Amino acid sequence: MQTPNPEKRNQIKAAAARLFAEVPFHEVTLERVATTAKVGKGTLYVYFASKEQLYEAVVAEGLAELVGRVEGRLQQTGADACQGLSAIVDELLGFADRYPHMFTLMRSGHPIGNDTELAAARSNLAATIERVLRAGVASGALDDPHPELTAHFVPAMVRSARLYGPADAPRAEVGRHIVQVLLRGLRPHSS
Amino acid sequence: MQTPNPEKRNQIKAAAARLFAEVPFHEVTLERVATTAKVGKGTLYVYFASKEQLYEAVVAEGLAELVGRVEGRLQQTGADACQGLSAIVDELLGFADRYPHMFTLMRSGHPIGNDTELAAARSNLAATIERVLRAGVASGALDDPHPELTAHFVPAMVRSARLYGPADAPRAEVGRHIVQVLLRGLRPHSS
Amino acid sequence: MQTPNPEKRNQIKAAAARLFAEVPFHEVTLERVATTAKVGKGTLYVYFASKEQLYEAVVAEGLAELVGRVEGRLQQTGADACQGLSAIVDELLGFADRYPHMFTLMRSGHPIGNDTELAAARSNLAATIERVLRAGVASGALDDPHPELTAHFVPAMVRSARLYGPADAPRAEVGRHIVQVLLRGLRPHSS
Amino acid sequence: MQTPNPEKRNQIKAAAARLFAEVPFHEVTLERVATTAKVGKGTLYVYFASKEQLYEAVVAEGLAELVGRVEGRLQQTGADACQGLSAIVDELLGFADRYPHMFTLMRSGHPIGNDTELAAARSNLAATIERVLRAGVASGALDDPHPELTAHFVPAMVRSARLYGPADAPRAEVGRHIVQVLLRGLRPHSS
DNA sequence: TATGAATGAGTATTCATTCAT
DNA sequence: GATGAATGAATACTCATTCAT
Repeated sequence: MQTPNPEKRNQIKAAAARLFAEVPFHEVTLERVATTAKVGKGTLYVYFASKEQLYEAVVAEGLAELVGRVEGRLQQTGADACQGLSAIVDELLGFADRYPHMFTLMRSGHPIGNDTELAAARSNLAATIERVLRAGVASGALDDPHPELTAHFVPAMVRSARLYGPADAPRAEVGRHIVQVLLRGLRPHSS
Repeated sequence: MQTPNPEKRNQIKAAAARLFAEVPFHEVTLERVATTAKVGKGTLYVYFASKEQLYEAVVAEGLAELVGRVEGRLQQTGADACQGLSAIVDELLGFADRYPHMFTLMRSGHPIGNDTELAAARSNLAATIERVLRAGVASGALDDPHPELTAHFVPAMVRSARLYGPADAPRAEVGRHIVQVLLRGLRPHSS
Repeated sequence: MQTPNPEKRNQIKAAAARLFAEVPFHEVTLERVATTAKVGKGTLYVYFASKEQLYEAVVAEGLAELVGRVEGRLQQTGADACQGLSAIVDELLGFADRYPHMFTLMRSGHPIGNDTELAAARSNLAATIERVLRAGVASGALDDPHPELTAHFVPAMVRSARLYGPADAPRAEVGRHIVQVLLRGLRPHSS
Repeated sequence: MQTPNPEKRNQIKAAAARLFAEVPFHEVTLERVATTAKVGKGTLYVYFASKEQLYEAVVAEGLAELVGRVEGRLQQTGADACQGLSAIVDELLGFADRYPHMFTLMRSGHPIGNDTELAAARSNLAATIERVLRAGVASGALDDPHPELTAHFVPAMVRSARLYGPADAPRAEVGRHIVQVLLRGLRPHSS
């Protein structure tokens, strides 16, 4: 008797991530996913209920990992808003480097499936960033009348820089630029 | 494309824009587009060579219109960087209001088709914004070490605010916030 | 502009009838149906919503035709129960000869689809036969305490004779036998 | 087939019988059979070589049991045709009551598999009935020019009564009716 | 023997595209 | 030009069967 193999699930997820990032959803065939993952076509359905759910799992679990890492970093950096934002941007850029597909996926068009998981993951990320911003406002380090908006700017800036910006821009430089614009943009007037 | 009935072409484009924005590309059937546009399925092929090209036309022509309007506004506002950026953000928000689908479409996933037209349109927008930024730097009004990056931030911020931000945020407030973060973020140190 | 072609619908029904009769439902591929009917696979779906509905249409419309013919015959033969039953059996046998598949189909196993149409068609046949029997009872020509049961015997006898009986039994002989058993079996005691 | 655990074989047969009777062959999944029988999917193949053979075993063994019981009854009742037929009908009805699925299965559509076993079982039943009829003819108790046809009528009448007749018809009444129609239908003219 | 994870052949169905009218 | 009936390539998904444990 064999036992469900979590490794195989990851094989599949990894293959799917790559393919979903390369071509649009409807051009990714499950045949191709299976071949790439080196499993049988039927095996896909042992681990994922449908193509939609496979897609969702890939994106949502990727985002969840990102959120986890960001929160880990924030615990290290402590309460400082400036350091917090830097850490967040750094993590976002690192994530983009480690999973070059992920941002392509996340720019991905429309909700695929009911998208609940994905929307939740996105919310988590925004909420985490917003918390840092609000802490900064509370401590007087930041002046942000709309942290709930600004929270969305951070990943958007990273994403646009990586997707559309010059491909050869060094990561550190990009990060510094984003952090600078944000921090100056939110600096209290009196400071 | 010089076609007999430009009216009909627009009917189709409008219907397609709505549908492409509502559901992902592969869930939009041409049957549905035809029905929505109140034309026969075959008529679509009189005006567009394929589903891909219809999609591209919708997005690229939408973006082209946006760029045109932005440039028009910039000619009115003259050279001032602050006013220029405000005008750009204002146009982007106005565009998002007039064509609620458009930003959904532009967040749209992967390149559909060879995407040449769309990439070009996106480049045009970025180039226009970059020009304003560089003018600001030149005039000493802005301090921006990477206008080629910042240029992408502007639509990204607008987009993220509208797509993921609170739906009830008043447009003027959103615009003010974006402009404020950008202008302060790019304010020369000496000021 | 072409117009839906009722002839094509019949081509498909005829092909399907033959194939459904030859092999069990799940072994009939629509590919095969299309080839046999000399239409494209997609055309099947222009005229029938699904494989199930195609099957239902074949059987139910076949049965409906049978019922129509039986009722036609009954109008000719008038009220006499003996002649009526003979006519019914004759029609059933004729139907079996003309559509050799039909009885195979009707013996067909389980309800396919929701089967409403088929059940209705079967009811119609039974009701028609029952009416003849009741008329015979009323006129004193028959003694049948359970015409609602006997009505089902008639097609059952024909079917079993044709499906399982000797293949070389001449139709007239089979018909005579069935009618004889039935008429004697229902003859009033006093006669 | 000499198998280690005949108990389990019966569990499976019983589960299969129920499911095959409930839905058409192609809608019965072996997964479902296994679950219903409370055995593993692989276990099915320990006892049956294929889905087809499982089906055949269910139906053919059911029919074989029926034939066995009928013959047992006939040995008790002795040579009298009237009593013999009554016993046969009674057994058929009893069988229908004990295995409500069985008649549904036997009405079952097309031959599944090569059907040899099933055809043989059906032949056995018909042969047994025919023997009784011929004995009746020989003894002068019956006048039947075609016992080989009539033999098929008996199960057909029972089946049609149970499958399509009023569900609330009491079994004894149904039996009496069938026997009456048959016996009168086959009564020698001179009687 | 018993199991259920793994498999891939097989198929219904969809839908962009064509073309006769 | 306008149409929608006809088409068949393309694909997600199912499920009988196998086999490692």
